[in-house]
Amino acid sequence: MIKLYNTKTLKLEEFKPIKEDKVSMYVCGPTVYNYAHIGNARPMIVFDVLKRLFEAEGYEVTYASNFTDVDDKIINKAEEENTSEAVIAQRYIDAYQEVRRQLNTELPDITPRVTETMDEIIAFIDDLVKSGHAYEVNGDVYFSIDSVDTYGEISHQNMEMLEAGARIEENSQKKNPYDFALWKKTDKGIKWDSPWGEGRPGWHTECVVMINNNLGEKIDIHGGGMDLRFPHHENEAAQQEALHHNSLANYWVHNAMVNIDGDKMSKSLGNVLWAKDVIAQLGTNLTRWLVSSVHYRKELNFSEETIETARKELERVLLPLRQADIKAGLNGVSYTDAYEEASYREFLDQLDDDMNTPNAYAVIFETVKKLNGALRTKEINYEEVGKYRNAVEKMLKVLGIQVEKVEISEEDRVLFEAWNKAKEEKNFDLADSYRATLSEKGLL
RNA sequence: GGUUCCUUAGCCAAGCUGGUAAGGCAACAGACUGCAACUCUGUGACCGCCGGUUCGAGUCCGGCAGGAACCUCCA
Repeated sequence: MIKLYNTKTLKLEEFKPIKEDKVSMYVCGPTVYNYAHIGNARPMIVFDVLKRLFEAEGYEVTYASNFTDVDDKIINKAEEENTSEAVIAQRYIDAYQEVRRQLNTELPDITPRVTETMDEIIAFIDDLVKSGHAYEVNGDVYFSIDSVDTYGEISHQNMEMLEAGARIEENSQKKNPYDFALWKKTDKGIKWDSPWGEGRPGWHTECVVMINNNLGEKIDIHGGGMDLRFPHHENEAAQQEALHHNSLANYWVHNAMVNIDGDKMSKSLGNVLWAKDVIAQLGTNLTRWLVSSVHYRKELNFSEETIETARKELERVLLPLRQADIKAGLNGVSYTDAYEEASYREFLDQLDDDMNTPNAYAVIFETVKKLNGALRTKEINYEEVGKYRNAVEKMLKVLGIQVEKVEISEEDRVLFEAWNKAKEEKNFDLADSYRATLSEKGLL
């Protein structure tokens, strides 16, 4: 039984799929006007682990994540570079997908784009207008939040309170200052024809339409960063309530933000960490280990210290796996696919509990300890070693961390023998030189 | 000002429906080792502060302090 914290109800809930054994999941993707930073990488990893967990538990997951390829920022950038919006968008879409691959995440099954969904978006807005949930003013179309009585249920915002403390500028065009734009009249940059004249769609409609188009009227899980709860997700839900009388998703799952050295990551602080740079520096495995070392609903701090701690932890986990392979290789043993089931089950149980990765890590460390014990006995029981080794590898696989199988070459075998011989002969200078070579090759 | 969520050992970090605090890093001691590394064993918490409920609270309630995200098109 998988439990997830639902932002909508503010409670831990048992996951019940709409269709048996199937999961539909939509995670809000980026507006592609720049490269992915480490804050974007977190949801990539979090929802990849969630997907892998569902699959490990026997579910079939359909995962969709959009690309917002129409936006003022993209239009501005295209103008700056004297090129088209499509060129800008494609550049960053490619870069984004590359980061996904580098992070060893399974690419979304569906990656819809706004520009490819325009007819449906316009039709959807039109339906909202015709059903009285939206209104047009001078070529702009706004959604009337007062037309749905559920407004506020996702983000738990109280509209009256919001207005009381409002720092909002009155927009005389809007009926309610919190009404949001579905369609914006524009004469600059890329634009489309519509019943309300030329313009481009607002941000909040696209996700709803893409979900309806690709996954159906109601999905199991809608994910994204905490910052998207309001207004974005609230507004998505409101539109779906208006037209389809449901709140779009059963479970709203939000990951917390990433900090850099304890500070919020922002352009003005100049501390933005680009995902590709982090991956280049730390590698895929370490990046993922670090990100998953903190519960997804808690802030994650990137600092020299947290990185070093993660590095040592990961090494502690991976080293005995290598040693298990090396010892088996030297002794001509090969492992079967058998794995220690109880430990693996315990690991999944921890993840089933709202993706409690820290507790899952504890299970990994326990299993590693058992593996180390099995490796250090005088008469090594390779069946036992293999089971622990494979259990840890399976756990890491759910976390998207790759384990390389170490193969022992004839040359390596000779080296080991020479090292042992030198030690027996108490020729320690020679022994140490062999040891250094073995160490360099990562065989110790 | 409002909404929601945080505050646990030097550091990172779990703790669902209350019963006397997982795990990791660092540190120290010991075992193993030719020496070392790796590994194993052992050592550490008045759970932000103040009240309340309870036989019993990190865990529920109230207050205070500190912090975070969001509060219209910026994701």
